[in-house]
Amino acid sequence: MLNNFKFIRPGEVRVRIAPSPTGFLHIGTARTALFNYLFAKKQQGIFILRIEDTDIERSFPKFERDIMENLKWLGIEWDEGPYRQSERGEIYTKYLKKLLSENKAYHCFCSKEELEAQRQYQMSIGQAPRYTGKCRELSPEKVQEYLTQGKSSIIRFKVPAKKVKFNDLIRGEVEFDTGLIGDMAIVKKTGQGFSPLYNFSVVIDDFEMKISHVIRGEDHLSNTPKQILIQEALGFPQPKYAHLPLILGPDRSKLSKRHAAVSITEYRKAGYLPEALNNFMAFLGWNPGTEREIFGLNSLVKEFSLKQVQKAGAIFNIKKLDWLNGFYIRQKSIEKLTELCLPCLPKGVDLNELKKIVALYQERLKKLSEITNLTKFFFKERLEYPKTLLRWKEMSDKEIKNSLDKLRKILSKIKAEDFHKENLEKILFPEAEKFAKERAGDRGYFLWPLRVALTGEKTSAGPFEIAEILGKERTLERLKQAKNKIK
RNA sequence: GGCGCAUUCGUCUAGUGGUGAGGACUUCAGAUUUUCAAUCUGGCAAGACGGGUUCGACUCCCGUAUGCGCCGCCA
Repeated sequence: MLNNFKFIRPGEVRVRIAPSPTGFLHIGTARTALFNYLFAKKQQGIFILRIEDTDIERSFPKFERDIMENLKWLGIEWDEGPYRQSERGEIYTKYLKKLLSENKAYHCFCSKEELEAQRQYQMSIGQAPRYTGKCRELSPEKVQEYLTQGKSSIIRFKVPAKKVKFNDLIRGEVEFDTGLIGDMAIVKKTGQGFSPLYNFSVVIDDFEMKISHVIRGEDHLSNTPKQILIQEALGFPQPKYAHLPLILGPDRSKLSKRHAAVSITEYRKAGYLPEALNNFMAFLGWNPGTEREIFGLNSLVKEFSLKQVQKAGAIFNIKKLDWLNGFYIRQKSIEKLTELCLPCLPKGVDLNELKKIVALYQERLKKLSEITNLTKFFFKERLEYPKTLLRWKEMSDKEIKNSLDKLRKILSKIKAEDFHKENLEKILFPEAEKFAKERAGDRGYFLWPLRVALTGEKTSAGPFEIAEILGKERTLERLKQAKNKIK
């Protein structure tokens, strides 16, 4: 384990993100990580990464890798860990023995089928489905007998019936009646031996890691009383709790794959920037209380407060993410942006040319991946487009040809080294004005065919910049190809 | 079904016992422009419902509704 367990100051803020590696880093997990990170950094605290991989069936190293890679990519770096629950078996065993010896937990020999039938029945008569406590009063002899027989069992925690109250930093006082909760399973048997279950391992790890604040999704709110009960049974202090509102899909249910992409990897691949994602995630359920909307990680740290966290769930609005992403793309230097776009651009093209191309499309990009389609015409020998695309408004073929001829005539006179935007504009605009004069000032009769001839696209950047990048030779070639379409 | 949590423009949200209920995204219109984008200007758009308390409630209280979450040998 690459632990760097540091000296812990009294009253030190210590928080954690505890993902289970059963899938790629989820946007919800990432946001929870972000909030924990911001909270920790704001108070010079420690942010811990703990991998909750007790469910060996569903946990995979590739997911663990993905989670760590993408947290780093987002810049949400942890100070301690990763701890892995799968490597902490003895610790759980120690506390399990304690619970067992103090008669606060017991072996349960009920079969899954039996339990399921019970649950169904309870539901059908309108009761809360919960364990009846059947094995709770089994005599020690009977337990021993079953155990030696090798009868399959799990361990349940004796849930005391009481009112559990706690103060949630976001929601205020929350109260649960644990009489409504059945004795919960805390350890199950696997092929290899015992395996701790979530509510049990969380409590122990949070204690062992001296977690001061548990900041997690609202979906854990009803797990909290269970965990508090185990804490009390073990004599642990209670951390402070803060339950974050959920990220919702457009139908207001918890965001899931059926709504949108949910893994950070997917957003990364699509060309979203970490800055945009962080800024966006932070504003899902939080705001600075001012009208400022643009925040980098550092300024988020400065402004962050749990007091400004919303109570209600927030719908994931990808339009706003896109807008933010476009904003951050526009903030990039050309060098940086070109570098970022490189995977989406053809190989073997001169870097300076690529920079010019990227610069042309910087303000049109919402996602990096869009650069591919937007600029593919630059790299083609021959453009495929219908000849009708060359037509501006009601132009006849003859008029189109006329414009194209004029263009070729003028451009072929310009020296290759003078083939740059300013010069082209200077020379071509007066001509465009001539065309415009008879047509209500519309320069499109001259410039539209030019642009289409060069790009083959209905929309694009301006023709002068494009011509500059293409150079004289390719520009004239494209004009020729366009003209050939007409006849 | 039980328990819990929530409810301001379509969306993210601000704010206050007396406001023209503010901002951002989206959208619409205009400016700019050969197209698209960007940019600028302007517009549309909101306190679930019902009761109270109060001179006055979006704001405080109660109830209802609706939504969501959780009730697992998943986390």
